[in-house]
Amino acid sequence: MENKEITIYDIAKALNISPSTVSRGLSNHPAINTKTKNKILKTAHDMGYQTNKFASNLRKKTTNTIGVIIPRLDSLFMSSVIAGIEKVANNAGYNLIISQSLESEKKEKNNALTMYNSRVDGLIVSLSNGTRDYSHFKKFIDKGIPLLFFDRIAEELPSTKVVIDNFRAGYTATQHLIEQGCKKIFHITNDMHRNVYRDRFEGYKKALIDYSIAFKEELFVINDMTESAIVNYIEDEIVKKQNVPDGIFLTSDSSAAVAITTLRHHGFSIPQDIAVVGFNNDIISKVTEPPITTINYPGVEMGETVARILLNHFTGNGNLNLTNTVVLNTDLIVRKSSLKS
Amino acid sequence: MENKEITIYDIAKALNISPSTVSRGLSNHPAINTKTKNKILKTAHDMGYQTNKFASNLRKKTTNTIGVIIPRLDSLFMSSVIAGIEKVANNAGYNLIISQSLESEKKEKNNALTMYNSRVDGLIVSLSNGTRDYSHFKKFIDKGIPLLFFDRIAEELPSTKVVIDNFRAGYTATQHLIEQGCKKIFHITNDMHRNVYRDRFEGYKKALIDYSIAFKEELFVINDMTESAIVNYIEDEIVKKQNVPDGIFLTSDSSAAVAITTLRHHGFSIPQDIAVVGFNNDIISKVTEPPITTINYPGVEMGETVARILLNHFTGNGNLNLTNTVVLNTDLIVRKSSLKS
DNA sequence: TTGTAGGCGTTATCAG
DNA sequence: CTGATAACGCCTACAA
Repeated sequence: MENKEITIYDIAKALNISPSTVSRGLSNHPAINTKTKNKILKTAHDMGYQTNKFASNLRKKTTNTIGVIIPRLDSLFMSSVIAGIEKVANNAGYNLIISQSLESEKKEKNNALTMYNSRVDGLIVSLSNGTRDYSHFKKFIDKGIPLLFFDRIAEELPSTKVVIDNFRAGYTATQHLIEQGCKKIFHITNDMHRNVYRDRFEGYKKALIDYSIAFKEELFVINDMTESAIVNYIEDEIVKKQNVPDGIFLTSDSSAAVAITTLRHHGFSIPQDIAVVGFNNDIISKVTEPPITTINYPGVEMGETVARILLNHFTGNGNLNLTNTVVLNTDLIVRKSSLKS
Repeated sequence: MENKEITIYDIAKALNISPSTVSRGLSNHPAINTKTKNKILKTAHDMGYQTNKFASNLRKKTTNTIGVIIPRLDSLFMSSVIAGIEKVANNAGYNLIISQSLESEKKEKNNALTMYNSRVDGLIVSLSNGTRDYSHFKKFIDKGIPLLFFDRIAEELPSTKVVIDNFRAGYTATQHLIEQGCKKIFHITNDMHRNVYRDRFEGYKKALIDYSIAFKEELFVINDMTESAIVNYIEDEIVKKQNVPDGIFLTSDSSAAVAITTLRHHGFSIPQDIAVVGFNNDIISKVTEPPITTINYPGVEMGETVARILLNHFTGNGNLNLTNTVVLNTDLIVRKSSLKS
C-alpha cells in the first residue's frame, strides 16, 4: 500500500538530468529552458510527484502558513471572520492553522507557542477574555513575525489592529434608546478586561452623561452572556425584584434575542415596556418578534481586511507600520425592538 | 532583530554533549540520564530553544496535523463541529489546518491537494454540494492516510463516516406535522446530490406515503436556502400564487426562522395556518415567535466524535475499520411553531 | 547512557 | 541554462 514517496531525484533519474534542474522546473525558476521545464512538469505529473513541504519549508524558512487564535469558533461572528480570513489566505496560497483559546489565557499561551513552533509566517489573534499579560506574543515581535489583532486587541502592543469603533457604537446604540424616550437603560455585557466591551460600556456611559441621565453602577451587568446567564439575570433581577428598565442595550444579538424571548414570556411588551438594542447584526436579529435593532458589525469584511493587510506585508505592498490601526465602519440598524414612537 | 535560530547543536555545544543526547533529552527518550535530561531542558529553556517542526516532520514523516475541509465556516452548525474537532485535537497535541470548499468541487479538490502536500496525518471532510467525483481522495486512501467524513459523506468511499440518521430525522419531522393534522406539507431543502438532504427528503416522502398522503413533485423545493432564496420563494410561490401549505418542513433552522418571519409578515398565523419544522436546534430556533420545532443535531458532539475516532486510530486504540459508520442520535424537539392542537 | 554518522527532500550557491 | 555540492534542523541506527 504505502507506495514510496516520489522525489525530485526520481524525476531527475527518469529524465537523466540533475535534481536541481528538476527543482527549478517545478518552481518556475526564470533560468530554465521551457522545453526542459515542460518535460519535467509532465514527468512529475505522470509519476504522481507531490512536493514535500517540510523539506521545502526547512530549506526556505518560510511556511506559507498563517496562524489564527480566537476565543471560540462556534460563534457566528468569529466564524464569519475566519471565513473571511480563509478566503483571502487561500486565494493567495496560504494555509490557515486555527486554534481556540476558549477564553483561557493558559490555552492561548499554549496555542501561541504551538503556532510559533509551527513557524507560521504571521499570526492573527483575537484575545481571550482571560488574557492579562501578553508575554506569549513577545517571541513573535522579537523575531519579526507579523502579529495582527482584530476585534479583541492588545492595545499596548505595537501591532496592526483591525477594529470597529466600539465606543462610538456603544454611544450610538445608547443615544438611540434615549431618543426613544428611555430613561432607565440597562447595559448587559461581558468581561470588561477587553477593549471591546469596555469601550462599548464607555460609549454607553458617555451617552447617558451627555443626555443628563445619571449613570448608576446597578444599571450595568456583566456576565458571560450565555443563554442561561441572560435568562437567569432577567428572571432573578428584573422579574422577581421588579427592577424593570425601559430600555436594554446588550452587546450581542443572540443575548438580545434571548432577552426579548424571556421578557415577553414574562408578559413584557417589547418595545413598549422595554426597548432593546443588540449588537452584530447576526441573522438572529432579523427573525425575532419584534426584530432587533442592532449595530452592524461586518465580520467577513474584518477577516478579509486583516488577512489582506498581512498578505500585503508579505508581498511588500502596503506597510504594516503605516496602517497601525484600521477602524471599520459600523452603523445602527433600527428595527422594531427599539421603536417606541 | 532577527536573532538566529537556536538549534539542538547550540545546546549541545553549550553543554559539551552531543546533539543526539540533546535530542533525546528534549523528546523524553527512555535511555537518558535524568540529570542530563534536566540539564538539557533547563539550558534549552534558558537559551530560548524552540523545536523546528519541519526538520522534525521531515525526519519523522509525521506532522501532528489534521486537515479539515468543510463547505463553509460561517455556519453555526459547521463552526460547532469544528469547535468540537479543535478541542479534541488540540488536547492531544494536534494542529488543525482548515479550509473551505465554498460548495465548489474545484476548490475542494484544490484544498485536498494542499492538505496532501502538507502531509496531514489525517483528513476530515464534509463534502461540498458541488462535488460529484471523489478522485481527489484517492491519494489519501492509496497512501493509507486516514480519511473521515462527517455530515455530508461520500457513501461510495471505504472511509469512516460520522452521521445522523437523516432519513429517520426527515421521517420524524414529517410524521410530526402529519400528526398535527397537516395534509399539504411543503419541503424546502438544498441540493439533493448529498446524502444529507436526499435522505431527509426520502424520510419526508416515506412518511407521506405511510400516512397515505400523496407525494407530488411540486411539494418540494430545492434552493440554496439563503435568506433571500427563502424570502423569494415564499413571496413568489406561496403568497402571490396563493399556493398555501398547511405545513412546511425546512432543513435548517435559520431558513425556518426566515420563513416564519416572512409568512407572518404576509399575514399568516404560525402554526394555525401553517405549521413549521426546522432542523439543527440552533439557538435561533428558540427565539423566534413562535419558537421552532426542530431536530436536535449535535454539532459539537459530531466534531468530537470524528476527531476522537481519528486520534484513536493514531494511537492504535479502536479500529477505523470496525467503526465504519457512526450514527449519532437526534431527537425531535417540539416547540410551538408546529403545535396546531 | 552517550556519541557518530548519515539521511529526510528541497533549494541556494557557485561553477561551468 | 544546467550540474554538483552543501546546508536547512532533527532523528535514529549503530557503535562505543
